[in-house]
Parts: sequence; C-alpha cells; structure tokens
Amino acid sequence: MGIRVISVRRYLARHLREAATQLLNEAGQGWPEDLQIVVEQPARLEHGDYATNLAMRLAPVLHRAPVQIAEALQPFMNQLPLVARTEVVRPGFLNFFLNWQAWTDVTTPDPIPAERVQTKVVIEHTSINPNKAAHIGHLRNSCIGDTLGRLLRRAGYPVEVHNYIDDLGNQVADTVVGLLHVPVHGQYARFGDFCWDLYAQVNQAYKTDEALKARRVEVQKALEDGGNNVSWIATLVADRIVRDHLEDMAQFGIHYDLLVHEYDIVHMGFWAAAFEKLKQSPLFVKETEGKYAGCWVLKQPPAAAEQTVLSKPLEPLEATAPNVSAPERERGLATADGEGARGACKERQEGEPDGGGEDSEYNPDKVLVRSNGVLTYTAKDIAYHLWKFGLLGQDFLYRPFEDGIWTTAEQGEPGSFGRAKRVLNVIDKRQEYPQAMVRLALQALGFAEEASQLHHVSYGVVSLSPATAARLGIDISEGKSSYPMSGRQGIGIKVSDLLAQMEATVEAVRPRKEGISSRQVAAAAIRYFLLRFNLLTEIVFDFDQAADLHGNSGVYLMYQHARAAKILRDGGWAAAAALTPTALASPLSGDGTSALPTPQVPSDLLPEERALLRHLADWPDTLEQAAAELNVTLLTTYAFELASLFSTFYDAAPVLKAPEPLRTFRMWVVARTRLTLADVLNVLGLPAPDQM
RNA sequence: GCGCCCGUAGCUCAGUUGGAUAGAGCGUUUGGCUACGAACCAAAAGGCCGGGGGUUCGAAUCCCUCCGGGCGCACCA
Repeated sequence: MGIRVISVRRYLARHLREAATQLLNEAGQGWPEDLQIVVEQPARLEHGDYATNLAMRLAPVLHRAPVQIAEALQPFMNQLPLVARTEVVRPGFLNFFLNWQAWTDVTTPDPIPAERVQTKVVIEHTSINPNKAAHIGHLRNSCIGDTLGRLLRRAGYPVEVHNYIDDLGNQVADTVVGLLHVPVHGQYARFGDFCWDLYAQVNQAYKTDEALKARRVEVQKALEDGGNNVSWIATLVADRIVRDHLEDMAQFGIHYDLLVHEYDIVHMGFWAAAFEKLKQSPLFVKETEGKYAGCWVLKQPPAAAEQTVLSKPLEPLEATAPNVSAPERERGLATADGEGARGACKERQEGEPDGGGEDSEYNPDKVLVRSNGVLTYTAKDIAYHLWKFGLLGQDFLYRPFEDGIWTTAEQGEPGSFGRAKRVLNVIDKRQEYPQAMVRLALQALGFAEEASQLHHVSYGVVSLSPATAARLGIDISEGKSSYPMSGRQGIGIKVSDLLAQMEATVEAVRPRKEGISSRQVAAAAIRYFLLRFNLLTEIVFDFDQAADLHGNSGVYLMYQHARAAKILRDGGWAAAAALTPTALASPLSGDGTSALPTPQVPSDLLPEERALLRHLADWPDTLEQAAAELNVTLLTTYAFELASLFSTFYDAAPVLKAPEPLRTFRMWVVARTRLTLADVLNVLGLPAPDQM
C-alpha cells in the first residue's frame, strides 16, 4: 500500500554483510574487526540511489582488486526485490539503483527496538535564571532542547523534559536587591522586561555603591536560609518571571513536563543525602590547607579511573572529554618550572612534598561546599543528577503548575518523574567544566554506567552582528566582528521583542493572509534560523539575515508543505492531505494507508522525480542517524533539501494535468512528500500549514 | 601560560566514522507567472577548503607544525 517506511541503508547493509561474509569465508577469512559497512546516497544522481565503498575496504583483506570484489558482490545484491540493478564503477564503488515500484509497495516497517522503549531519557533545557526576560541566546537553548526531545520521542524513546529553575541563585538575589533599593521608572509590558532594565541598573550600581554590595551578600544569605520576607520576594519574582519565560517559549512550540526548583533540592534535603553518599568516596575530601582550606572538594581522579570511562564502548553521542584531564596535568608538571597559572604557582610551593600523585599545580578540583558552609551550584547540580538517575533514594513532591506542566513543590503529591536511563543537558559550551564535574561525581560514587549516560549537549553562544548591535545603541567603534550579549549590561535581544519585529516583517511581505498567522510564521522562521547551525557554531545574530524569509528558511519549508497540500486538495486527494505523520511514525497505527491509491511507477522517471523519491527514501535513515548523533543540523538540512527537491519536481512535472496512470503516480509522490515534510517539520517543532 | 572549539564562494553557513567533478542560502548578472500557490524555478559568475609538511589507491575530513579567531581555566553559574 506504499505508505510504510523502511530503512533502505540498513536493508542494503544487512545484505551486503551476508554477501561479504560469504566472500570472506571462501577466502578462509573472518570478518575484520574494524570493518564497518557504509551505505550512503551518492551526491550525483548518475552514481545511483545508494552506493557503498565496501569492495575497496575488502580489497586489502581479500588481496583482490576492488572492482573484482564489487563484481563478486553484484549477484547477491541483484537478487534483492528492492534493487533494480547495480553498477560497478572505477575505483571500486558498488552503486545501487532501486526498484521504485517495489519501494512504493513496501509494507513491512522496521519495528522500534524493544530496548529503546525502556530507555527513559530526561532532557534538561532552557534553565534560564528567573530574574529577567529571556533573550535569543536562551531561545537557542530551548529550540535545541525541544527539538532533541521531539526527535527522540519520534525515534521511540520515552522522553521527559525538565526546566531547572535556579531560584536561589545570585542573579535572582541581584534582582531582589534592585527591587528593594534601586528605583526604576518607565512603562513595561511585562515584569520580565522591567527586570531586564532593573538587573542592568543594579549591576551598574554595584560598581560604585559599597552599601548596595553589602546588601547583596545579605540577600544571598536570606535566600539560602529561606522563610523570611526577602526569600518570599525572591520566590515571587522567580515564579512571575518563569511564567513570562514559559509564555515566550510556548509561542515557539516549546513545552516542558517538569519545573525543578533549586529551592526544593535544598529544602527537601537532597544535598544532605548526596553529601552522605559523596563522603564515602576518597575523591571527596575536606581540605585542611592550601587555596581551598576549609572547603569540601571533589578531587580529580587518578588517570586510570578516567581511562575506563573514556573507553566506554560504542557511545555515538558526544565525546566524553572533561577539559581538565589527567594527561593535561602531566603535561603541566613536565613544564612545571614555567609560569603556570597564577594562583596555582603559589599553591604548589607549599604543597605536599611527597608528590603522592594527587597534587597538581593547576588544582582543577571543584569546590562543592565553601569554607563558609554555603553550597556551590555544582553541589546542588550533583544532587539533582543523582535524583535524575533515581540514585538518591529520595523524591520530590509535585503539583500542577500550568498547561499540563508540573513543578516540584514542598507540599504536593508523589510522582513518577526522573529515574532516567539517559540524561541530556542542553547547556552552552562555556559550562563544560562544571558539567564534567557532575559526571565526575557520579563516577566517584561508583555509578560508571550512569556517568556514561550523562551527556552535556554543548552548543555555541549567540552574539550580535555589528549592524544589529548598532541598532540596539551599542557602540561598535571597536570594529569587532561580533558583540556578546550581556544581561548585566542589559545588552541583548529579548525574545518577545524579536518575535514582534519578525511578525511585523512577515506581515509586510506575505502575499496572502490565509492559513496560519503572521506571528506563527515569524516564530517558525526564528526557530528554524536558530536550529540551522551546527550546535558548536557560534551564531552571530543579524536581524536582517534572520528576517530573510526566502531560500533556506522556515518559511520556505512551510510554503512547500502548503503547496503540496493544495495540490492534493485540488486533485481530489483530500484524505491524503489530511493524513498526519503518525502514518509514517508508527508501524501499528495502520491506516491512513488505504487513503492512497497504489501508484504505478513509470519506467522512465524524470530526473526530478527520481531525485525526490531518492530523498524520500532516505528519511528513516536520516531520522535514525540524527537521533543517534543528537544532530539537529541533519534534520534541517534534510528538510530544506526535501522542500527544494519538491519545488523542482513541481516545476518540472505537471501533476493535475498529467495523463493517467502518470497522474496517480505523481499525486502519490506529492502525498508522500507532504507526509514526510510534515513529519520533519513536526520533529523540528515547526507548523505544517495547509495554507499560508 | 594550559586546554577545548573554530578557520570552506563577497557575506552567512552545510559537508569531517577518509571516497566519485567541494555544496546551499543571501548578494550580483540574466531569463521565466492569462498560475497544479512566483513566499517559486532555471541559468551564469564566484574556491590552491587559513599556510606548510606527512599518512595512502584517495584528504576539506586523519596526524604534525605554524598563522589567525572564539571560549574556558573561581570558595560565579
């Protein structure tokens, strides 16, 4: 019935393995350790729908020419129903041309691996300090996190999304200080906008007002203690601002399952429990001398322990690489007579003379409890992560917050949050070190498996282009290529402002006013823009660039979807236009399928038709790869390519006016494209409008 | 100083488990709507993939080195 999807790459790889195994056996050889089968779509259409370099990889093992090996593989592959023919090309490529009729007839979908369904993934993202309005840097975090959540859910994992509310942090304290002591006048649409200015002014005032700085310390202490006027003000501020943040994010289709409040981590005794556990570890000690005298500190492990963790087998996810590692320390010692880090040099002079292997002039150890007894952020984060993995032996209480979101609470009901098998933390790359320390704490406690399942999803910050910075009134006479945003200086583009500006832009340029609103279009354009870049790429945000709604943009993707939907409606395939992507997603959901007539694939496909079919066929593999690598760019690239190929197809191949059976075939292609595009848009968190 | 990330078209970026002639968008030039939705398509111009070595059948991709950027090296988060 032709609506089911299978992974063609995996299908071909499986059969290639069988064929290659046979060749190896005939030569009296086993499967080489490091040999992986790679099946990919060649860049050029002439090179086939899929191709493999397997013959070239086998050549040194079999001691035969690659072309010969490829030719030996051919008979095996030619028998496959999905393969129309194969070709062997010069260096030793084996190219596959698919039998598209067979592909459209596929009815056996790949099942979701059972083990996956039991792998609960907790994703933490957003986690904005609740003391002022959100800016576009925060929005990038949320878009990435939300997309990863959608991606993993689509791939079959149970996903729970957390937003960590740092309601005891210094930034909240600063906003409270401002509320109490720094007058700000003006009209503001929202509390967060008011606090945006307030926070900047407080930080300005700190520079000259010693009394205010002293007050800051008092407020911080009051928050830590809780149960007083100041701490209640902080609670109210955080709560109000969180609502602003959630309102902002909701406009971009971003949602959460649970808000975790730092206040609750502290006040429900999570740290006390974590502290007891940590004390069992020799890496967690109270320093009696040196720079950290009086502090409880998490020490760097000996090199050996780290090795075992680093050599964890096939983890496709992000490399585990704490930037302060044992090899680095050794290198540091080797050049120890050099300058070294400032404070650390002094430290070393009075360091332990025995060189017990643990002393390090860099002192990469992490303070968890300050000498004054106050916890660091990382300490609370460690407790939180023990809880995330269900390792703490304690749980929060919960109550509904709003719109289906729950929050931790001192008084509430028990819940079933947490207990994750895998944890993803979407946090910008400047925080690699503390993230590595959280993982180290898990290792130190003997939770090696959990440590390996804790992933810091690291991404680059968003800064402002000179033009955009200038528009905000920032002095750009320095001539830098980008200007960082700064909450303390009140420099940045607020999410709500950006959305409003973009909405005005859309309203001004859109040719029709049907279907989704300009605001939705604007939000989608922004979201796509923030997702297009590699995670590690630092985005230099330029308003004019982001506001370009042509070409590779979210608008283009939605437009192609609307265009496909229109053709289906006009062509009498309304049922196909109404199918939801779950028809592709779930092998069990059954049926949408009867809504699509069986196509008769022409023997003389147009290049534009074949290019489109080829790309459609690759969606299941792209999805799997994106999920395995947590690679969002793969999705945006796929989506744009799909939309682009469809547009080319549309231009080259008339659908409604085509004679039968060609018309039915092309309608089927349109239906399938629309469905796949809707699926991708859904994973990307963008609307899939029927008209716009 | 130590470490991590990055350097690809005029601009902004894809492509990096080594593969076939290095791609896209924007910008520039040219052409295409009495319409299956032009928020589109087609074509042209534009590249020693930062420089230099190395590894091999084959390098933007891996290794070494230099140059140039960003970030991190707190009893902040």
